[in-house]
Amino acid sequence: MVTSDVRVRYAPSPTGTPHVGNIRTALFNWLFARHHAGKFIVRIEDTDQERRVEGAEEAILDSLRWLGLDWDEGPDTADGPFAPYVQSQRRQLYQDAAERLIESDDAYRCYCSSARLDALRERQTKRKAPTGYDRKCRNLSQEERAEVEASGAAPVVRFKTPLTGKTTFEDAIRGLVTWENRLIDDFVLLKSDGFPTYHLANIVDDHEMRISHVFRADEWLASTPRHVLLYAAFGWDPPIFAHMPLILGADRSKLSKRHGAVALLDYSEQGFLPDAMLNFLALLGWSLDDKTTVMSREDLVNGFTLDRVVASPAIFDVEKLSWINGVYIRELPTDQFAEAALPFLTSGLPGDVPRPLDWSYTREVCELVQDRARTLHEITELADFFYTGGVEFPLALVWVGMGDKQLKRRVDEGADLSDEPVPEDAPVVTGWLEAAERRLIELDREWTAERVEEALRSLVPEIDSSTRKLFGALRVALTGRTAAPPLFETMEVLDRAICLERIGRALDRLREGHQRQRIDSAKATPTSD
RNA sequence: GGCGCAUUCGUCUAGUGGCCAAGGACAUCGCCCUCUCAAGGCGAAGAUCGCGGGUUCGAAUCCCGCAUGCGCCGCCA
Repeated sequence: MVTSDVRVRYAPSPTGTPHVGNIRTALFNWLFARHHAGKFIVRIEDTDQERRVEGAEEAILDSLRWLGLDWDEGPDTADGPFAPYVQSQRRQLYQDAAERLIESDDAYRCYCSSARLDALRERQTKRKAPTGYDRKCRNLSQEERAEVEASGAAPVVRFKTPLTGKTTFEDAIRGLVTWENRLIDDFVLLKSDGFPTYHLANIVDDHEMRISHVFRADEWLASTPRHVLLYAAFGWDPPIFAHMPLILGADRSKLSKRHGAVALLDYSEQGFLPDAMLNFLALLGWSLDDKTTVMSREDLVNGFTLDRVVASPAIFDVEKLSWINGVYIRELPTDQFAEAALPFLTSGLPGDVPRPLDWSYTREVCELVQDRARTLHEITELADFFYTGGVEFPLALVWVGMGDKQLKRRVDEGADLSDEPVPEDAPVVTGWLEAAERRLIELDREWTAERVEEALRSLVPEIDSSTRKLFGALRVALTGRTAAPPLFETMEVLDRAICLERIGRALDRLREGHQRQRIDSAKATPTSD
């Protein structure tokens, strides 16, 4: 691959932990850079001292690292060609730039108080007039200027936006976008605390850092004309702009905290795989062709082109993410899957399960649940019965396991079966399980799935049961649930002693339950009246 | 209120004037496989391409208007 002049950047503000929309923008930048063998730069835009959040910068970098988006220059590359990559450390640059603009008469100092500005905005809103600065300080005379300066008010620097004409630029995704200059007010470049606003710092840095393409979220489209005007005032060539469609919540509004998990790292905690997330995020606003969904990192890099990025916003669909995640989970080599699962099991299993978890046992368990998990987080509930001392279940669940339609429907409807009377045919079922127990006791060496299956299968015709019923009953007795990994593999992993113990326990409860019912019905039988 | 951007199955999307009475994927439903659940296979249902005008022999695709949604209009980014 040849290196190109492509230099793109991800420029977040450290105001919190980045959400998926934000990271999707980073991803498209990264994909573009890698596709063109260019550079991907991370620049921290911390010019707002008040919104600064402790630890946010690390959260940003961690998010990028989790997804595997590596950067060529960034806050941690002190020796980068354009270091530092943190705006608060580059203040002089912006101040000099602002000064230049004042000298060339493209900017001016404004002494208006926030109170005045607030009142102004309020009046404009009330009149339903467009809001914006009224340019009071734009043409101050020498005397007026001297007067306000003497009062000690700390000024801001504002851009002297052209009063007439139009600003046009080509957005790589949306085409030609035109703005009337008279609609753009004299925006602030340098705040009274000496820090630059986004508009100034962004332009200065993008120019200084030789950024070739600016890919950012759609919400920036409306301020791009200002940026174009600034480039012109400085006499610089603007980069190519491309505004990415927004990512929306299920209710079509901009993704925010009330939509639940929105931070990228929340998904890491929920057991989503970085590669799956990468794949999914890439498909939000971009497509390779008319049919490809699952793509490797390499496919993504090779196939990513700007002309296939759409302009309309997309809803974040966790269902599809989960599906893709399942695909990636299934593709993992078992060892890798087990390794990924281990921390989730360790933290998710009940406290009385001894830690650390046995590795080789966990690996066997993971082999059985791998195909069934859509997230790593789910593994705990899929596999807990492999670890807990015993299993608990309402006795009637055995019948659900055997395929009792009525009971099954009630369970599906959320019914609690704990007080459900034991069905009439309990003695028959008890007999089956007793036969199974005897058969398994005879199987005193070589406890493998094959041998267990052979033993149990041959039993079925002998006791006049069916595979569905016998195996279903055993499944509930052994796992406490009606849906679980294949029975015989499960039994092999669980091992003989545990299986026998659980079957024995189920049998005890079955006899006891049936017994009690007979007593109850005897009691209930009216002897008089 | 002004300005801007967007508008194809529930969702993500394909589509750049005829190959589209619109293709794929997720979700949904059905069947097969089967010891259950998954996975897998097969199939169904689901979009008068926001609406209305135009241009054209022909429009989801081009133009205009409207509607709706979203974004911006801060000494926030």
